[in-house]
Amino acid sequence: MGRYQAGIQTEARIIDATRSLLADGGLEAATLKAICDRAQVRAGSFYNLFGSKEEAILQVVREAIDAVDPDPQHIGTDTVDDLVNAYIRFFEEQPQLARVYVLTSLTSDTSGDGARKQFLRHHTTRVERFADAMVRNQVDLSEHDAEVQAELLLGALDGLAVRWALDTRFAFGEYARLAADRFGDDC
Amino acid sequence: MGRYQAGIQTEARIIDATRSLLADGGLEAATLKAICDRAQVRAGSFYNLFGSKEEAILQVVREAIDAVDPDPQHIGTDTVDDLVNAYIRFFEEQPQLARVYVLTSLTSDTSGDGARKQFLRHHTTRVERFADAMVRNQVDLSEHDAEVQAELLLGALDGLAVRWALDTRFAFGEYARLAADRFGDDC
DNA sequence: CTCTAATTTGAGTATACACTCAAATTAGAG
DNA sequence: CTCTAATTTGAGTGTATACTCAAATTAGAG
Repeated sequence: MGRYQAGIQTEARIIDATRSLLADGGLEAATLKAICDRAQVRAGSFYNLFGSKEEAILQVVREAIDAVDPDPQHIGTDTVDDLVNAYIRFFEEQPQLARVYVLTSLTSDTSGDGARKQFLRHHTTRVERFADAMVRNQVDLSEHDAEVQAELLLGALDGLAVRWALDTRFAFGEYARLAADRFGDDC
Repeated sequence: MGRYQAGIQTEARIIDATRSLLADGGLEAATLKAICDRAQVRAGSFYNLFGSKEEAILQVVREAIDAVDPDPQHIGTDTVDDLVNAYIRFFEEQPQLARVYVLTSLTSDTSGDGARKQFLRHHTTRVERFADAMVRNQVDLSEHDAEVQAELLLGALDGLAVRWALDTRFAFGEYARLAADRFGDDC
């Protein structure tokens, strides 16, 4: 037998509740109790659908990132500009979620299968996509140089994002584009 | 009447205990109980000397950063290279403390007087020192351009640091120097 | 309608945490 | 030596947390 509609809807309600709580008050606001209250669900139901609170949160963050992906099918048509803009859009449209993203990647326990590995995998994937876009745009660029370049650009974007998380008046978008200009050309 | 030697020594023991706990196991390991146990002190003594646990942690982080300052007197003789190297040294010599530094700056509560403000002030100071060093090194650089440049370079360094915190096998030092080369010249 | 498996309930567990305070002790200035 | 103020004690408070589970309920395939 498959799943029931009821269960599927409950799962959606829990994810919605988690997302809105994270958007409103960040990680601190997304306690299990708060999630269950907002989703109109008892704790037992939550754990019937998710293995842990972290699981639900990671799913929300993943979905939010996917939602701004300029090339969800991974066809290989995205430019460096597309990718940078997607990054900027994520931070400008989902500021609290962006902060949660940075935070969970650093907070997650040191154990092997934690969230850290997922974030690292995601980062690696993104570096490759940036590097591919760079090679596409500039034929005489070796694969290795492109990866170094991509790592630098993403590093700068991440750092500016942290800077912005520290003080949201920081003009993240402008600086991000400046950084992209710096690393887009090879001087 | 002034302070007693006993109190001064106790304070030092608490700071030492906090530092070594942070260095060993990061923020998670530095519980009040762990700090008190390692410092051979009861909770009441701790709160006789510190207003909160956070206060002790922030002091440890501040001291660690000061310890690698290339120009502690702020005479204005440090070069961009000096500053970058100090940054790199902090991360390579005190990896766990560096992670705590990033983490506390993002975790700290949203209230006005939290640790966030302290970190922001520290960041601003650092941007100014980077900018000053850049102007010293390159006379035809406007103060404003230097600050933008400094913000970009520090952003890149911070981002690479986060990247390293995600996976400590990342060659932080090399990338940091590459970033410095990129932002040191104005292409 | 029946019957199984999916779902929900909600009281309960376990426990970890930062922090308090009144009372006892001790340092050390005069 | 005295006496005050600095220091220490340690049991205790209050609160929040994620998570469990046996039992009740319900969906929906056949």
